[in-house]
Amino acid sequence: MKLITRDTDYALRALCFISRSSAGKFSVTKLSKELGVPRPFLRKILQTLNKQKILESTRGKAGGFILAKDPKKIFLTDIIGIFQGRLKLNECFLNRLICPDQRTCLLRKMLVKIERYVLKELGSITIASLLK
Amino acid sequence: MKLITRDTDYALRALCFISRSSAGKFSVTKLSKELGVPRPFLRKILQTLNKQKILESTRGKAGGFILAKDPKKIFLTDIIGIFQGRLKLNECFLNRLICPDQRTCLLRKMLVKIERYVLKELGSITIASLLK
DNA sequence: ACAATTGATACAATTATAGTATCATTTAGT
DNA sequence: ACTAAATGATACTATAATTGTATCAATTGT
Ligand code: FES
Ligand code: FES
Repeated sequence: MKLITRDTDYALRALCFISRSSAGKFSVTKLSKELGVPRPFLRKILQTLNKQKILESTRGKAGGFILAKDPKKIFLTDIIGIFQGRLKLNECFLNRLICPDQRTCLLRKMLVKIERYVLKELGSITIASLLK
Repeated sequence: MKLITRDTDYALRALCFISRSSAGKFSVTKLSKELGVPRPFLRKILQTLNKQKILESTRGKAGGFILAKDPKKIFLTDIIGIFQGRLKLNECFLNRLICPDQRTCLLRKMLVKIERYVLKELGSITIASLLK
């Protein structure tokens, strides 16, 4: 079970890298070299982050990406949400044959509980906090 | 993110069904009809449960599967482990570029913490407890 | 004008999940 | 002994998700 997929991972790497540097603006070419991430894939990822207003892009020669937000305000749950959809452990996976009453279902309650816990924990981590 | 995959799900359905019934022994054909699970797939699943000593099989005509253990002693984590491998949220997913010291890594600590929590919660659910 | 960049989007490869098929072996019933 | 109904073992196929690649258009500094 992957809590964090490759694209989320790469996105985090890029955000951390950009946050740490004072330079501010980076092209995909530069970032892909620095991070060891395939260029076209990273490009797609950064474009997504741009659309989601985590990054801001400038086009044309000498263009590139800069942070659009304070790293203290970029949460791990945001990035996971963007690339993996809202974290959801499971739909009701056993059907009514097994689980005749969803309101009292123990398993359901437990999954909801776990989900809340995970979201709370991940929601406390930001890009800033990853930089130590 | 799926905490529980289809085969785990089907396995749970089957185990619950068998546990609930006093009859004890069921053939794949019977179970697949009762549970609405594709027969060959269910068969593979039950064979696996047999190998893992969760079920016990008898071959030949009038053969089938019975529980090999008290439903109070079959834990959700066991079944997940069998079909999905030991629950593991993530390897160290950011490389050393980003995370220079694993011993102090905040994210790592948090993932380990979440993993422990999930295991603890799931480890408290048994087939018996799913039957209410 | 040109080169270096991103925007948008379609395409391809790889991997994981879900499911099927088949032949061999066992066993109850006749 | 024969047959039918079951599992054991295992190889195969299909589908979906993930992980990438490629390409053409638009923008911008020089
Ligand atoms: S398993 Fe879905 S509500 Fe109980
Ligand atoms: S991200 Fe791997 S140890 Fe910190």
